[in-house]
Amino acid sequence: MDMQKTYDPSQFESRIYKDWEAKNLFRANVNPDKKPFTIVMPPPNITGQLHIGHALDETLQDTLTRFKRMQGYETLWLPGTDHASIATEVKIVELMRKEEGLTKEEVGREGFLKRAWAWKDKYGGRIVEQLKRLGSSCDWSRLAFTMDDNLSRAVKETFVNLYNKGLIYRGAKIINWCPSCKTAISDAEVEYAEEASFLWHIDYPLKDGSGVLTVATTRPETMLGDTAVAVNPNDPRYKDIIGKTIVLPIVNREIPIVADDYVELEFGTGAVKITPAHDPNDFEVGLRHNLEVIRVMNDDGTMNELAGKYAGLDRFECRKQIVEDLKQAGALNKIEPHAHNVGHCYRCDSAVEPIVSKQWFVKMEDLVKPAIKAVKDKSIRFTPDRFAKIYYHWLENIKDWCISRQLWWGHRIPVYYCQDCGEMIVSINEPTSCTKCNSHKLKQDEDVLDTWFSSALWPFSTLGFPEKTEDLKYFYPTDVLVTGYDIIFFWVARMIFSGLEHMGEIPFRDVVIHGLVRDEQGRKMSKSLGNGVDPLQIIDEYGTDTLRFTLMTGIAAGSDIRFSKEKCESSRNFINKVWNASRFVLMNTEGIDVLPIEDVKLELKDKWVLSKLNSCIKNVTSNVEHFELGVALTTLHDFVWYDLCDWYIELCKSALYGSDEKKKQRTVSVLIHVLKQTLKLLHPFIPFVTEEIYSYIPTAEGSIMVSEYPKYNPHRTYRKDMEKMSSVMEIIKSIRQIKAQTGAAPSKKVDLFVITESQKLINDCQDLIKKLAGVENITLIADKAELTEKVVTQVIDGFELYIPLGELVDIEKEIERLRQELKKNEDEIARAQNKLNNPGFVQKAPKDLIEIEKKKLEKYLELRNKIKTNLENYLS
RNA sequence: GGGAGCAUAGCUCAGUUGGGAGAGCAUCUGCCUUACAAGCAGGGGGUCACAGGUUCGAGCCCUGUUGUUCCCACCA
Repeated sequence: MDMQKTYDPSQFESRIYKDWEAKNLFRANVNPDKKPFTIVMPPPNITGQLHIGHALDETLQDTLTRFKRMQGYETLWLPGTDHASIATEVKIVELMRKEEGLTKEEVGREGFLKRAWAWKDKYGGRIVEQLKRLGSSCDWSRLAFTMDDNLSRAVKETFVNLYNKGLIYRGAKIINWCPSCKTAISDAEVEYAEEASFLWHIDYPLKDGSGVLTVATTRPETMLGDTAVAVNPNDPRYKDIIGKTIVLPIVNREIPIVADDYVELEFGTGAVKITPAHDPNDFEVGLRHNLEVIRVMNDDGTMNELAGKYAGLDRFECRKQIVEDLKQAGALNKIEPHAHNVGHCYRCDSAVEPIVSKQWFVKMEDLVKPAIKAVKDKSIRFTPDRFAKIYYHWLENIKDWCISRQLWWGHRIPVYYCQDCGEMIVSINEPTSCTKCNSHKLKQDEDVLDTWFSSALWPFSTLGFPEKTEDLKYFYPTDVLVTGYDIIFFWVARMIFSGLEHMGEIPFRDVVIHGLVRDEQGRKMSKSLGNGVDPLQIIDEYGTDTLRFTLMTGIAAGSDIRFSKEKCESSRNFINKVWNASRFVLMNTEGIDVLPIEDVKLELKDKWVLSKLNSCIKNVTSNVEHFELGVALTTLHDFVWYDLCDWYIELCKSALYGSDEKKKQRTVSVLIHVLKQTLKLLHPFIPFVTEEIYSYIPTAEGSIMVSEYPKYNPHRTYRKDMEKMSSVMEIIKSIRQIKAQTGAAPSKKVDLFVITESQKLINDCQDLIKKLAGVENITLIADKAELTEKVVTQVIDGFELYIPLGELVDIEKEIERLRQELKKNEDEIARAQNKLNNPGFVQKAPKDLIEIEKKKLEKYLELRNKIKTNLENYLS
């Protein structure tokens, strides 16, 4: 079967993927003879489908995985999905409301979980299919889900361990409450956004009738829960009223005036209403002054019975009412416009309420220290390393982690309460009776754990933890973690301290951070803007390889990238180029016995391309190893397009179309070698098209994905030959340039006269020059006087070129051209002389650089003389 | 309030230890040259944000300024 004439990825991508799977090529096993290389996939949420950001993430991982696999590592890329507790629950609730008209309370916990698992089966499966379409070479036999039995076991085990060590505790503290999701969320799950609002100045009358104290607030509705007013102890304005009592307007509750350093003198009125139940700072103040905590809000964001006549009102409605009532009562002193930061739930975007609530927490202080150290001492490296700073900053300022969620979808907290004696039992396995009173009336804690609690264990829970499995011994610690910078806090940091705590070892050596994929205009992709790009649609249109190439080419590590159809098109064009170049080589291989490259007598052009390939291998390998995939891919692009296609393949044509069979065989053999090596270098990036082409190469066996990765050969540099070849290329370019400048058609065959000392080079390469520059005859001459016709002149290093162009030669133009050449040359001479006349340069610059500069000067001086002579010839 | 990134051709962006400014797209000229018009050849286009400094030498290192994006931070 021959290669199709045009590149059409839809013809082979899915077939090839199935083939890889059928041959079990993604499988990784414990293999003591090989070094392992492991990546665990950041598990996509089962909330829906993959977006373009996933495509980038997976593509980077797949490229690294394929690269290492070809290098001979026992390579495990471990896939999985995340139950995404809150995000999924929100979606299921929504679906139930829409399709069944039911709420979660109406179907009950059991009914809800049944629906959730059905959801998981459907969407989890869909995501796996999508991952496959991206070409992901992960070991599907190990596909994990955060709520699998063994992973749940890991969650319970770690929870109990932490509890027993005193690192998990339960307590009533101020937490972030999402009134819409009706659950607590962690600090990391709150997103702050500045909103235009007001600062309401409210007069609180003193009980003794001696006046009013004006407080300023952004949330007047919380005054219902005020239990004090605080002023700064050093504020001269309020010195005398500290300790006095105030009567809370509307509520008519008597509350004290306390002094606290927390209050800033400059802001607002310098007097702050204190609502310990609804503000984290006020909560602290409350603790210091032993204040009452009055919670006036329900879980759903409405006011509760302690809010008196406002009970039942939504919090924002209540705010309006209160403001109105205060105005009526004459207690509203002033309204000032004020921008302030409001926290929003990262899942549903509703305004978060700080609320006092009894929750489970992980004590962070001791966990954080080794996690910081691991990065500080470079046991774990961030790429780019600036992200380490973000990591430090977060961990150094971290507060205890609220891990309980008032949700149903997730790992239920392994804590049981005795209904009889109230004893709390923390246990991996469900206890049958109370450890204290033997009662059988036990009830498990209603809450589930933060989804990130289980994700934090991912690098080892997926490998069998808590069992000490062979897998865990062999593949842990993993090698690379690839993820976006938006998830460093949620996940990366927590995996690091969890790995160190539970495994006693770092979870991975390298953290490779990539940016966000943005739209054409640089905007974040979002549902509300409708500017999201569906990777599958791009694959349908252009193929997976094009998508992958587009996402990886020309990007700098860690920076955001813009995605556009235009970029896809230019990627597709490149792959098309690879396709056509391959097709050309293979067409010419038919009926020819390909020799091993070691047996080929190499010509100048062959040495040139092998040397170029060699440095390409070096460059690409080193860049991939340093996670600079964008640079690696650009290097490959340039090698393929410019060196291989524009030059080498063209240079081969005279041999391929000639009659010398031996020469043809040698040329084809080199072409096949270069093609094979190039495809291997490209394979980790664009796996499908390379596999497809590879299958047509007569000397290629098996799958390219398990072929040996090209190695740099330090002996294949051919310095002298490279110089010669570049002279030949210089000659060809000069002739083309002359044709273009004089308006001669590129197809017009011209005669070429050359004055040079490198006569052998011209003789050896005359076919190449003729073919590539469109030259009819090449004549070596000793003196320009031998020429009788009008000629166009070009002097380059070591060669004087003369082309008779008959009537096309315009003497005036030619003189002008030579003058410009001369000027360019003189500029160069001046530049070089300047440098060399600079004592500082001669004294301090490296010697080889000075040598190079001297040689350049010599060359330019010689060129100048020749150009001058030519010019004078015309002028005389 | 703290921190970070970015500022290079018309547009989008590379530029890895400091040593003659690059690519893609766009644009101009000429070409269907038997792999590829998704192409070939040739060309134009840049005070590398601004101001200082270090250096023989700065797009790259240092300081400051401006603009811009992002992250963190509970000023009620």
